[in-house]
This record gives sequence, C-alpha cells and structure tokens, in this order.
Amino acid sequence: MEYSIVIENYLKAIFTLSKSNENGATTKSLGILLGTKPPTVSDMLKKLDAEKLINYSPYKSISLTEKGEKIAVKIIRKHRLWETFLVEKLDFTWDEVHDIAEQLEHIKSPKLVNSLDKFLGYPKFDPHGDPIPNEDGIFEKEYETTLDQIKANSEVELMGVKDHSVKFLKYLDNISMTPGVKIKVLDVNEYDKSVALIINSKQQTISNQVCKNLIVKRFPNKP
Amino acid sequence: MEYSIVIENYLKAIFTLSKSNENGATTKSLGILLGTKPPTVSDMLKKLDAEKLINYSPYKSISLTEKGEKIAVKIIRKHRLWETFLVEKLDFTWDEVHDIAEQLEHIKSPKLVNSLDKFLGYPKFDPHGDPIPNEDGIFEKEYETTLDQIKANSEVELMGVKDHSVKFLKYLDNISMTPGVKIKVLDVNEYDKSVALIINSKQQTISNQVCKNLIVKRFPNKP
DNA sequence: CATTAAAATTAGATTAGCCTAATTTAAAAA
DNA sequence: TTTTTAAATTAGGCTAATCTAATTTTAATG
Repeated sequence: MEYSIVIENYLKAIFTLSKSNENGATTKSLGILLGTKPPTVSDMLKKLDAEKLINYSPYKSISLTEKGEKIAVKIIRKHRLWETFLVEKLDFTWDEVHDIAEQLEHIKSPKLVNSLDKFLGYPKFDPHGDPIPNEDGIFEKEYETTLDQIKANSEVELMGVKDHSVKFLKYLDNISMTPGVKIKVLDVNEYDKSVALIINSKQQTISNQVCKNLIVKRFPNKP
Repeated sequence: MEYSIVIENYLKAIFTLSKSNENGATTKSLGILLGTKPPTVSDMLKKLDAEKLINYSPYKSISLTEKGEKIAVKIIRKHRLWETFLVEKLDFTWDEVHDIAEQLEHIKSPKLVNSLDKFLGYPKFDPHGDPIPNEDGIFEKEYETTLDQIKANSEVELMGVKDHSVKFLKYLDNISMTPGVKIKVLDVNEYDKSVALIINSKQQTISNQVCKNLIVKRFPNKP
C-alpha cells in the first residue's frame, strides 16, 4: 500500500517523539512538530488508527503498530541516505541538507533507495552522526569506531585506544586526550587525513595514524 | 512564487505538446497526457491563465507565457538531470528512470539542481539523447558530436567524418558506415572504450580511435 | 448554409488535509 | 474530593484537485 506524504510525515513524527519525548507522541507535540493545529492532528490520528498504522483511541496514548513503524523507519532510512548523498557527493554543508532531505525522503522507488545506499558505500551514519537503518530496518547498534572514520563537524567521546604502548599513552596525556573526553572534529585534511579537533575548548591537530588508534563513540539520535 | 506539483506538471505538459503536437496543447491532449478528465483540465486552464502562466480563454488555443515557459523549462532541466544521475551514477537502465525522475523533478531547491549539474559534469544530453537546458533555460542547439561521446543505448545518425583519408573511408565502406546511416550504440567497453553497435541490423565492434573520427547527430525531443 | 458530431465548458458533488470555535475529558491543584 | 486548568476532541467550514452529467461552442459535413 502507498501512503500520502502527509501520512508518512505523521508516522515519522510519531516514531521520533516516541523515542525522544518523555510522554511519547501527543496531539500537541505532533502539531508543533508538523506545523498543524491540534484538531487536524486528532482527525489524522483517527485515520491512522483505522489504517492500523497506529494504536490509538480518543484521549488515550499514541503508539505505532509494527506496520506503522516499518514505514517510519523506511522514511528515516531514506532521509538519512539522502542527507549523506547531499553532503558527501554534492558538497552541501551539514546544515543545508535537512529541508531538501525532507522532500527527497518521500520519493517512491524501492530500487532507488538501495542503489543510493550502494553508491554511498552502505554508510552506517549520516552527516549528523545519526544511524542509518539497513534495508531490513535494523539500526546499527555499534556506535563505536575509530576516530579516522569520523567526518568533519561531528562530536564524539573517547572510549579507548588500540595501541597500548607507553609512548602512545604519554602522548595522549600530553594533549588531554583521556578516556571520556568529548572531541569535536573540526576538519579532516584532504591530503594527509590529519584531523583538526577541539578538546576542552583547545584546538589541536593530530595525524591520521593517531586517529586510527583512538576508539570513539558517536552520539546518535539527535533531531 | 512556488507552484504545486500539479501546476508544474500542467506547464511541462503544455510545453511538450506545444513542441510536438500538430495543434499544440488541447484540453483533450492534456487530459490524456496527465491522466485527468477534460473538465478537470478546463478548470485548471482557467486557473493557470489567472496566474498569468498561460494565455487562454474558453474555447481558444493554449500557449505558455514567458513566465510559464520558464517554469516548464526548469522542470524539464531537473527531470533530465535526475535521469542522467540515475543512469550514470546509480546504474539504472534507460527505461527504468522516467517514473522516478517524474517525482524528483519536483524537489524544490535551487542549489540542488546546480550542484547536481556540476556533479554530473554539466551534461548536455540525458540518457535518451534529449538536450538538457542550462541554468538560464537555454537548450544546446548543437546536436552533433563524435561517436566516442555517445553512451550505451543511444541511437544516432552518421553526419560525417573527421579523417578524410582513403584508408579510413574504405574501412568505413566495408562496415556499411555511410553518411546518413542510423547507428544504435549497444555497449561501450570500459577497458578500451571500443563500441559495440548495430548498423543495418548487423552488430559490429569499432575502436575508440575510429569513433573519435565519426561525426554523429543525436535525435532530441522524444517523449 | 443548416445540421451534426466532436470538443470544451459549466454545474454540482466528492475527498484529503487543513482551519476556528465550541465542547468534552483528563490531570493537577486546592 | 472537588475544582480548575490544560489538553484533546467534535462540529462545521474552506480549498485544491478531482469526478460525472448536462450544456454550450466550434468545426466538419452534407
């Protein structure tokens, strides 16, 4: 079955709010997120319930059915793949891509999504660091990687090291690179892949070789 | 001003029919092309006229205003760029791309179109051989090029040669490569750029060097 | 030039998605 | 536990885009 863009947006919004919001999705919060008034939301909730996309009855709580969640995840997958495409291939910046991806996420073609995924090299995270679900709707649970995998304008947390030699650890200590520290990646040098970053509000540059030995964690699931 | 997808489709359809159809766009032909009934078309024509996108009054002929044509050409530009993207980058075939491009052509973002254009290397023709208008809405008038510029699954006509040596012309004669002949390009070898093609329903393979000396004409403006 | 056939338009109705105003329900406070 | 307040829903209406049925206009034919 094919659903309207409006319905797809509702499902995505309910998914997002169910994860992030304390009370889950509400008529009010959906209205704010989607830019519509509460009565409009109420109407639509009844319709989504009738289509078995959500579980809902008047004045009660809102949750996605399995069917509804599947669709929501598909939209999120498309959104994040298109964002990745725009940044990686068309040189858009981090902050320009959201509105365009909001439109692109509604393009209907199963083959297109997977071709795009392949073209992009099956990325696991979008430019904001949010995980991209695979074809089966599974989100990567492994948020850890090495620092050389991180793109510019991301924030990560240092989890550990791969090289445990005293020499290396002393060096890390020198630049305040201690476990648990927050690292903001500013820029990746195209030539030698060295990385400009900020630790404790101090800017530094470290080599690609060092990056490969630093295990970091991304922060997923921001809006 | 931003117009609805439906309006954009009407303008594109009127543009196409004005070029191809004997009587230009009519209520009936628009209905067939857009999959709507004549009364629906009539209503919309009044609306488009009110918006100064077309010149029209009841029972009279239909033509685009400058304003309307500009929008139509923009949509066509987007459509053909996206088709090129799908074939060149995502390995879609010739015949799979139309429906997807019909959706993609309505994505709104001026920067996106031009970034895509740049990413694709400012192509002048789409995979069907139709010309892609540039940012200013100008269509390439030069349909002639050399055979090495032609992609797989295109049809061209031989217009002339660059090498006029007897040796070369004798060789061409041998393979029925005579001026005016229709050439269907089947495949371009990735390794040596040699080209598999059909002339007079006979398949042959010719080298890249030979291709570079053959001047051919594309066939633009198919549906 | 009158008649007929085809095309186009007007009339009236429907659906999805949205709104404001009025009412109902649930949750929080007294 | 009653009262108050905030949230949610119902009622009634609007617009864009669509339809069928009826009517009008143009063009083609005799």
